[in-house]
Amino acid sequence: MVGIDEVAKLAGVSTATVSRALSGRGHVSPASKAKVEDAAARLGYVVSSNASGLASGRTRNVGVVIPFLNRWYFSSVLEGAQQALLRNGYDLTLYNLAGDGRERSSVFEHFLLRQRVDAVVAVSLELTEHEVQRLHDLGKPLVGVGGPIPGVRTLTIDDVAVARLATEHLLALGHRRIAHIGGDLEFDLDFHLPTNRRLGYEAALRDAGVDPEPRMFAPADFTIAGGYQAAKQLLGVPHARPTAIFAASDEMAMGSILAARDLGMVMPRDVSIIGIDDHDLAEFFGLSTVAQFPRGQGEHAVEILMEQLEPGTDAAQPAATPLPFELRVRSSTAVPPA
Amino acid sequence: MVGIDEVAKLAGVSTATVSRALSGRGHVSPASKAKVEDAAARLGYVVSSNASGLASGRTRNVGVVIPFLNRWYFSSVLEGAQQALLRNGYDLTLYNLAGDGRERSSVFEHFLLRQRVDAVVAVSLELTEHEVQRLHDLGKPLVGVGGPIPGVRTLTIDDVAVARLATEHLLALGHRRIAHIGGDLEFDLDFHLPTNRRLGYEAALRDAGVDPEPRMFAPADFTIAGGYQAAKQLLGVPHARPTAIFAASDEMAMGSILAARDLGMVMPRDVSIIGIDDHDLAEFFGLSTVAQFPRGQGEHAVEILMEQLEPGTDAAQPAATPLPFELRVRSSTAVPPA
DNA sequence: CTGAAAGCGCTAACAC
DNA sequence: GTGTTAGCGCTTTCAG
Repeated sequence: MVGIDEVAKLAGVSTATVSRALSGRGHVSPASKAKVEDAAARLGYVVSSNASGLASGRTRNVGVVIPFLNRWYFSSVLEGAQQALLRNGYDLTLYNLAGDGRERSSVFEHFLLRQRVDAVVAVSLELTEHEVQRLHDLGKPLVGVGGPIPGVRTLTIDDVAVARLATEHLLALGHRRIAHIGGDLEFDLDFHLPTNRRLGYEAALRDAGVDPEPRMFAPADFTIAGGYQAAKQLLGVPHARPTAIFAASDEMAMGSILAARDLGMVMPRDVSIIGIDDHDLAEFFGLSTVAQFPRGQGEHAVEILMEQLEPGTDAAQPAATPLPFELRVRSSTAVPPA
Repeated sequence: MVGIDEVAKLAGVSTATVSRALSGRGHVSPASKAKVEDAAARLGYVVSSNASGLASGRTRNVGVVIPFLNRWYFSSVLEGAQQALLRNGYDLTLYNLAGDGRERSSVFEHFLLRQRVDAVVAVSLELTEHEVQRLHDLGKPLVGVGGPIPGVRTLTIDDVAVARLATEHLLALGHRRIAHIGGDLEFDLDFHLPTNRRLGYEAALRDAGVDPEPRMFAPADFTIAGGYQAAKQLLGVPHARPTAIFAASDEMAMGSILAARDLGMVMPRDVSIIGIDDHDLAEFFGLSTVAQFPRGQGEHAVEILMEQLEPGTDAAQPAATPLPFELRVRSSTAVPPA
């Protein structure tokens, strides 16, 4: 392994200058900088992140803690974060807190705290105050995406507003019997999004003079299969069945589309369906939806971190920006049947 | 940040003993070991990975290089690897080589080689000999999953055999006009799987005395939408249309199911469809498939690495094990229409 | 089985 | 703008 002193020797400067030239901290004359870069390239030199990290206290690495890898929303956030990190010269170490609490606390105690990361992005995870405190004590910036973390900068779309928008779209088309497929309780634990979306839905109904009915609600697990089951329940009732379904995620909405089809219903003639996300497949299914932009959320989270880790960089000032969302009308929603 | 010397003081031993007790290397009396562990726990001590890595040359971290995050196969492999790594006390740093070659070489030159990882798992990636050599020179073990890397231990199912199995299932049911949806050329670049699957398909046909016809083949991009398009092509022809479709992935098979439905065909009465993967949604779609076990592949890759990184551990001896696959017959395949 | 001490490779004051 | 040098916090010979 070629070290910094070999580069220094070849470039004819001191190791300190090599370090400065390569890291960009401190001033170096353009001439030496060029010599150093040339020497480094020639020798195939790369800094040892351990040595550098030990000496400087920075690792150029951030931890991303995420509960799922195989769901569109989560992998999109991850992708966005990874890309933004790469762009900034950072590595990303991944902590997939799939399982139980044991695995989870082990991650916190032994992994994140090993000084391996400079900062952490927590996706849809409700950290305890103790966990937040611990990171804070270590001086590690923390930003949340999509989950409510008390006392921490968190990026979330306004779930109430999003749900309201979707519901109002249906209302505006003339629907009155609008069902909702939301999350089950289990999902509400870590991110209250199911509850918020339901609140937005109910608020929109009430504002339109419609009373939310319990039998117009069905819980599911945010998967296509779950949405399919739920929609069958909802659409299977003989009388007064809903003319529209608002699902709290596109995957559940797609399940609903398949369910409607299997029940012999034609969409949007017999039933309108709308979701939330703008999933990759939404276009394919002709699904109307309220788009959120998870890749962008991931990138955004990283930018906030960068601002704290490397002040003075030209990072955008993301403080005020509310997260965008946008109604996308496709062919799954229309006026209700006469 | 509490350091090793504080632990040593509290435990009444030297730092050397603390290090040995906590890392498990070298002998320590049970008594001191207990004292050390107790002291460490009391103080909330966690080793600094940088210092430890610098001194020892090991980082307890492995890099995973992967081209997609949002595809079932890939996220499953990643999940398996992550879990196995966590179990072994390792971190996983993620390199998502989504883009072009530039991004890719930058990853290799600057990230992987920063001594940040002890080993790397390359998923469906064809590394150049130079890249392999470079890792080899650094003494970093490398194992591939699902991609052909010359001179490197690689885990792949036998794609030819898998495709043959799927095709033979259709043949055994009595089908003769069996179409195939495979990968397009772009996909063949990094992992020759599309070609291999096509070869297995054609071989099975020939063995059954059926001549593979070019118009019974349609390329796609491994997505549901792509499979949908391809199936429409295949099933749309007026005469002599296929009675069965073998898609090279479950996602494309699901697209085919939807296409058949939209063409007014009933499955499996009018057309049989089979895929490869055993995707999470296969059950939901009633899709017959040849299961592969990507999570297991990810775990397996890690085990191989562990064996090299920590010889003497009780890791399984995975040398000979061929990767398993398994026909799963559901409701999407049946005898052809009379 | 345990302790003392010499680094691991780099960065950051501090001088010049 | 650049060099000198003292650590960063741990692991690991080498003695004992």
